[in-house]
Amino acid sequence: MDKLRQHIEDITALSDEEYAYIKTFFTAKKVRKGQYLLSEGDDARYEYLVLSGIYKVFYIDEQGREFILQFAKENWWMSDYEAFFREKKATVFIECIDAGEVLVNTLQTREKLATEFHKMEHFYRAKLTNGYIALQQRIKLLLSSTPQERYETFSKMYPDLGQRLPKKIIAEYLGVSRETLSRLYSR
Amino acid sequence: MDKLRQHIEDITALSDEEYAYIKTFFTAKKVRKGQYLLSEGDDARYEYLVLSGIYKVFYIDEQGREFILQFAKENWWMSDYEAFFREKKATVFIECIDAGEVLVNTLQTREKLATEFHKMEHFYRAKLTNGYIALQQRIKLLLSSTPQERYETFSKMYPDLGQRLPKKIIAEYLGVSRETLSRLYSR
DNA sequence: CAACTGCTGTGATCCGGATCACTATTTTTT
DNA sequence: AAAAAATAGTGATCCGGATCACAGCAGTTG
Repeated sequence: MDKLRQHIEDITALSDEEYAYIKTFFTAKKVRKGQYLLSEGDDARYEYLVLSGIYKVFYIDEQGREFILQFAKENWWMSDYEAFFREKKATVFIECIDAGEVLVNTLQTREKLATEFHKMEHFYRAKLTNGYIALQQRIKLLLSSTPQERYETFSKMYPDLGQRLPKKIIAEYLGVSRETLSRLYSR
Repeated sequence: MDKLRQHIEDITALSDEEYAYIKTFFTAKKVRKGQYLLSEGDDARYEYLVLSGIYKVFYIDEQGREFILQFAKENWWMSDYEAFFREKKATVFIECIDAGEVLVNTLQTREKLATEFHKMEHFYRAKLTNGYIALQQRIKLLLSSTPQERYETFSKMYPDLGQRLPKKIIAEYLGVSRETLSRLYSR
């Protein structure tokens, strides 16, 4: 069973020929724990589909504080999408938290696939729709909720990540200090 | 000159026949100041393309505080996209701040257009891409910046809205109290 | 034009969470 | 197995911004 095919067919059916062709544009890459797939200042030439492992997409502000934009696990896409689509330099880092494997694609082949196959255009639109909704929900959470509520929502959305990730890292995702998060547990 | 056509053709060219057909799915609607296009609890059956006027998309939390998710002016789309795409009840309000006109569309015809025309699928994907990037930027701003920086970024991004909107409303967008924003001006 | 309603500025107080500092524990490295 | 590094808990302090309260000013609206 092929994860990429399964992933695309969750949205739209493919013939064997179509899939065989599409597949040629993706290359697999093994990633070690601690490895960076992207660093600030790089050209964001690639986007990644996670096959296994855990990754974080984060940035560092002027004061050196770290903020996590996104976690990624199996079947999630990741890149610095602003830089990727607009062909600018990356402003974020992508680091592997837990070793695994990813599929790599470029903007050129992404657009080529979308142009050649209405199906793939549709697939990418569906993925973007989900992403858009997820970001909107996160904005709501950041605007109006307490650290408590943020943590609860996070735990509900990603029960597995809540277990597997150090709390320090969860705090960076929630936009809360490590200490505050720790005190949330004790209470 | 037709605004809808211009708006779509910014992304992808259309023949006269194509446009004539597409056009039939949109209906124009005049909106008065203070009028609501959507309220919490409604079915989010429509999405709107703004032809003129200014609108705000906002929600109200349990404590009755108001938070603005999005402003919209000419050529911007708006809806409760989570509810619209997933066919759930709306959790947000859309209110007209400055009278104008909008084009109305439904999920069914949106999907119909995307299915019938690869071009339109592409158009919607392009719009979602922009939207995704904008939301990502906003998340960064909410995670790591001070009220000061938020205000400056907002003013740079929407110099016109900064002028036309009451400061109270800008504060609700920035996630900052009215008083804090006011003090930012005096300093 | 008088009365009401919404907007803005400014002071005073309060509080949640950041920051700092240190210790204990676990994990990784060598 | 020892040393080093990352992680986690917890207390003490501090501070930015929220909240509360009020006053001056448009700007509608009857």
